[in-house]
Amino acid sequence: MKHTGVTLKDIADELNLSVYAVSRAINDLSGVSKTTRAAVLKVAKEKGYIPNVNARDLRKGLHHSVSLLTAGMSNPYYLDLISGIESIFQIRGENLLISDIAIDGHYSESAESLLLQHVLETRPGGIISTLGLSDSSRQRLREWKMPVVFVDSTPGSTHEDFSYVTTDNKDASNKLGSHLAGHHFKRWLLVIYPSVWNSRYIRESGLRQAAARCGAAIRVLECGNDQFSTRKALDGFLDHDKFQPDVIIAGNNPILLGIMTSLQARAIEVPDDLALVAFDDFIWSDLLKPRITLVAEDSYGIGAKAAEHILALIDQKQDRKGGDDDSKPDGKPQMTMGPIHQTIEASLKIRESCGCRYPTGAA
Amino acid sequence: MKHTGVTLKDIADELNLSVYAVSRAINDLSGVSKTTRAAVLKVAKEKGYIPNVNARDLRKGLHHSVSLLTAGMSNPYYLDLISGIESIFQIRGENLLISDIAIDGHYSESAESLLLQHVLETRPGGIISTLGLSDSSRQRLREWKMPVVFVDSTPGSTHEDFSYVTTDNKDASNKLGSHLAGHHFKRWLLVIYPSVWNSRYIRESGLRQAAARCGAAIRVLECGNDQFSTRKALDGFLDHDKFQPDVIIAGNNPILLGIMTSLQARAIEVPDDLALVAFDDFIWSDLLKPRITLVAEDSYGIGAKAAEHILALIDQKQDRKGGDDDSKPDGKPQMTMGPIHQTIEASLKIRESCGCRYPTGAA
DNA sequence: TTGTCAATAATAAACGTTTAGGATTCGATG
DNA sequence: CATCGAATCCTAAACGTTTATTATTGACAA
Repeated sequence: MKHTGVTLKDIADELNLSVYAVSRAINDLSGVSKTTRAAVLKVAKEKGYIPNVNARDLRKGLHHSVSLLTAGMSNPYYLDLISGIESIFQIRGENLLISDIAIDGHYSESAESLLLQHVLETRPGGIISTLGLSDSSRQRLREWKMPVVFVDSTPGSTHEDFSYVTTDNKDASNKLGSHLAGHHFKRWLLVIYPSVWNSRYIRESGLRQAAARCGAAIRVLECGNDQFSTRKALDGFLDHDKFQPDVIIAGNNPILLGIMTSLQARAIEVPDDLALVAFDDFIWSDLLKPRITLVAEDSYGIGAKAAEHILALIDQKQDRKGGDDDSKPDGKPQMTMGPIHQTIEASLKIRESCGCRYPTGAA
Repeated sequence: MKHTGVTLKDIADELNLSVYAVSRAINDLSGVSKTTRAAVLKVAKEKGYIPNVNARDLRKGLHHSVSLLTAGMSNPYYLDLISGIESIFQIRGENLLISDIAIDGHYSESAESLLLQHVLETRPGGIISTLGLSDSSRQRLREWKMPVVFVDSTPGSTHEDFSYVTTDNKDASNKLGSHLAGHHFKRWLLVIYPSVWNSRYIRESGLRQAAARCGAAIRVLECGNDQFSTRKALDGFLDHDKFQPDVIIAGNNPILLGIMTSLQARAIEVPDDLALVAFDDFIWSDLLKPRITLVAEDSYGIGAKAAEHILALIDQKQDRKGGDDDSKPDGKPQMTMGPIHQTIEASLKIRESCGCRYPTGAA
């Protein structure tokens, strides 16, 4: 046995056959007799043969893995997302490669470019990205004709040619905003991540509209996408700004965490001194005191949808190869699927951190 | 441009060179003049050449990716672990492939075997496993001479030939147990995951010893490794068993979550009605009320250590190319690094859920 | 007998790299 | 002038697969 495992040739030699015969036998293709096939399979099993997909993909011009682009995996949201993706991939035997863009905690465009280079070196079959990516990165992906699905962030300003599946953030903002309006809050503070994740714009603008409708003032505080930078930013704001919010809206999970540590240190009571609501659900939200009112997105579902779609895109691209086939002689209509733009509804979970006394309705 | 990207041949053709020259130029090796090298690099850049690592690995007999074996990614612990691994991998340009064993939430040996098959098909350079794996799986890895590092679970009964880096669970149990003893709890209930993750044994036996030392009764309730099965198991226990615990110890994070939902539904107050402590820290532990007393393991550090070590193992294996194995050591300095068995200390974080009134010391 | 067909098998090329072994130049040395 | 050495570049084989093409059978029909 070589250092690299048993090869087709090893089996062929053992049986005085050609690699051709062994390949056909193992892949259950025509061109080999029942007896030879049986013999091959027997030896293959004995020797513990495991095919080398890289060699296969190289020859066939296929690519079997999918890369997931993330940025700083501190957000538990990624877990559900990955689970959702894996739930689909496992069935199909696809592999998921994880690549994190934020090398030392901070995103930079050059880091993004470098990482993409890295990812492309592995010739993935497709890419799922949690970031919108830079213009040049997207251009590169276009040139490579790479199947791409953006999740939870729409790709830059030109959406048209890329697929994405996101939370319906407009609707989510609306739901949240309306509820705040019902509470008659007058000074909203939205603490939110930078616009690399451009779901930010939708969340922000939706909230601005809602505030305008009910005549509330709104301020936006931008921070990094992690709890520490959030805490620092919020501490700075509360210490030095005259704006005294009566409700804080956390743009996502790590940010909520940062806010809560800041408030806890200041002994500010939620919701009595200050109300607090958030975007994105998380497993502990229902066990905190007070329980957190938030709009819950379906990360797992988004992951699963994105996984299904990327596989469809990959299939489509690879089927459009030669028309050749011995396995499935059925000539399908071969309809081209365009990019999909799918939004998944988020649900408002009303609990106590907004000031509601009971699980439903405003105070 | 082919569908698969620019190749060395494309560049060679453009410049009327051989692929050889182009390869040498791009990899910055001798055998090519300054001027040709410059010309090659120019064209490569223009055309956006990106090497195909799979083809390279195939030729060189190397393997560039590392597979991480997980089982049901519901545990936020995985996030830190992955971050830790990535922090090392990014620098070295290694890729991390994630493979989850628990397809539909439940572990099974056949699923494990199938997944391992899958992983081996990609010819990873090494494997990091969060599970101890079955005897046959470990045997297979031995046959493949696969570099393996186990994290947080030691490999089966025979540890000798595999590396692992885990929390010092014996010490962790001791710390926790001693603290409980200080509280004079007399009826401990340990709720813990199955022994597929065999850190369980160490945690359990450490606690049993601590209980014995202080004359406390201890019961162990096994549940699945997720919050729902935990809640079900605990509900069943509390409803039907005569054993009335005065403290519950959660074996890990999802289990703690399950316990807390169960207690919340029963309106059992922590720590007044019942104390609660846990293994493994998580970001919200300090914001729950009461704050949770627990032993915190350094997942990020474990991930980083494991990553460093797997890379060292891979390097070692690949450097040992020319000299054939298991014969005489032909006088080379080539020192072989044996498997490492590293434990990382966990720290006890005393908070209020155990009944302590102040951040330090027992009540 | 010959010819045809189908089934089975082998040969060799291809995928995108790396690399051992030559070939060609040019200048310098004996 | 012949020989050497170094530098530059090429040819071709190799990695482990798949697959188009070709060769070898044997059976059966004419």
